[in-house]
Amino acid sequence: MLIGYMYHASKMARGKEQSEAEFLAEYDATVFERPSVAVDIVLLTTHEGSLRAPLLRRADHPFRDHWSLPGAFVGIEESLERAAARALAQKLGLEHVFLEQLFSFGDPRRDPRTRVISVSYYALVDHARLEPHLTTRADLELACVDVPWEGETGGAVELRSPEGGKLDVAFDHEDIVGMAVKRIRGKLDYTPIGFQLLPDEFTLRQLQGVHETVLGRPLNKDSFRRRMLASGLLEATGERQRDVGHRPAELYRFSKRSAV
Amino acid sequence: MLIGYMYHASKMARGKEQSEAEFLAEYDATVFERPSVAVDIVLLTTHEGSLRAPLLRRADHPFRDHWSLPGAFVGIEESLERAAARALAQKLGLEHVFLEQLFSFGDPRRDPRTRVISVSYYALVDHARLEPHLTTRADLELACVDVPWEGETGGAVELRSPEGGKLDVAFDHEDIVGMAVKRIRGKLDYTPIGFQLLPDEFTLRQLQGVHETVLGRPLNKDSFRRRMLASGLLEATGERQRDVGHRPAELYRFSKRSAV
DNA sequence: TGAATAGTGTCTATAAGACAATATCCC
DNA sequence: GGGATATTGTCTTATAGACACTATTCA
Repeated sequence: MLIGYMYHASKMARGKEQSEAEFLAEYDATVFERPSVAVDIVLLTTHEGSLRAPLLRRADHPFRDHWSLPGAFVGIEESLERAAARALAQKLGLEHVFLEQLFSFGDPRRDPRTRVISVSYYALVDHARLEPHLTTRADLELACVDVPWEGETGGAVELRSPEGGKLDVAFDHEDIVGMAVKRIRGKLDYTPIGFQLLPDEFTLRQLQGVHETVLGRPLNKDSFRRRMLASGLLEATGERQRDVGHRPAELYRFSKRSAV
Repeated sequence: MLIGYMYHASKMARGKEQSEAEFLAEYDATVFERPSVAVDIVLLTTHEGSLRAPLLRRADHPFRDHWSLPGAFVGIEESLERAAARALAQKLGLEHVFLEQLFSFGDPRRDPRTRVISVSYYALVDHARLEPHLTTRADLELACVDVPWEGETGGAVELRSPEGGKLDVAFDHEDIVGMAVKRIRGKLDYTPIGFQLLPDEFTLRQLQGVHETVLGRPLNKDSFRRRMLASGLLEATGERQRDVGHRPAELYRFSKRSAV
């Protein structure tokens, strides 16, 4: 059914002189057909030189046995951000990770069941924090993100199992992951999000590796170093690496003072 | 009513062996309470050195006589982008303007009537195209955007009538406009959106003026010139200004070829 | 001719890329 | 000592800001 150029119920009160309180008491919110609203989360991490994101195997129709992003329907009294955090906690057991809204996908046919608008989020986490939650679950795969474009061109990406096989992905979730990659590539240079993909203490080389993995291209070591140290976002811990088979690098941490 | 950690209806089919077609035929989309979804549009333009956005005076509760962004509820068979374009056409009479999704605002209490999630868009248009639609409407005001922060810090802005008085703004629409300003400030330098705020043919000085208005700070003439000409996005028309009381500047147009 | 802004040329400061030299750890 | 990577220093090149100068129109 197409409800094309509809007017909202509030128009019905026109003419009558009501107070706002009276208006709200009489307001009937059920007049128009409403879409469902869900959140879907692209949880990105880096591992062995590639970007990864956990996907869940769908047990039910539609897209049964296809892989989908962790998500949840938004509760009627729940904020979007809370719904996203809840989905991460329920589906992956993760809390307190960097989480930011990405884009809302609203094509009327994107879900064959009914109209579902997906407010997508992206999250960033150090692989070491994610790993304990990945074991012993056949319905969870840490997919490798295969980006077929350069820079911030954008578009859908391919998702592969760590063994290399292409995964069948449900809904428009390949577009959503593509949008997430495009977004963090754009933000990497001028916001401190690279740190979110590393443990609290890290070396400059590790940070460069993360940037290279996200951007999908090698970076110049010298200028990366200079830029990072000049940014004022890094704080030397005074510690160094141990047992590394070569000269140990200094450890840094993200200086939150500078984020103010 | 709080439907907290709900599960979606698809779970109910678990166990039974159905085909996807059977599943969809039986699917009941009305089980859970759903939010309303609306679009709100920040239509930005520049005029006399300030950023402006049209606001409509609300005739009905809630927020009667407050000023709000043009918007519409999303039809059940209508894409988000189409709903946004429709709102622009219906409320302001404008078609074929640059339009891009901004952010989704979903605080459960942002609308006192019922749960309304707003998928916001920003649009850009040359003031000359907007002006004909502004006349003879007391319920429409081209508000001046007063940005109390620098760069891309972000946050709510103040909206003033062209005469300078602060406007009472409905809902969270000051946050939405603030987000729009933050977004275009960020995109101005590396995407060709400045052109959207000018007529088809314009001088470099006019383009610089637009950039200065958007960014809220003066720019260096020489390097702005160099950057723009080096970007390859501009195409000289061969024409020049007329009747300007000083040396007429060359007219340029946005070269769409380079956008490929 | 003068006012006003357009457009050009040059110098300097800053940041990025390239490359070389030295430092420090483990084996 | 040898292997490996970290760290520092220097040179070159590209870009942005500053400033001076010339050009072109209308009044």
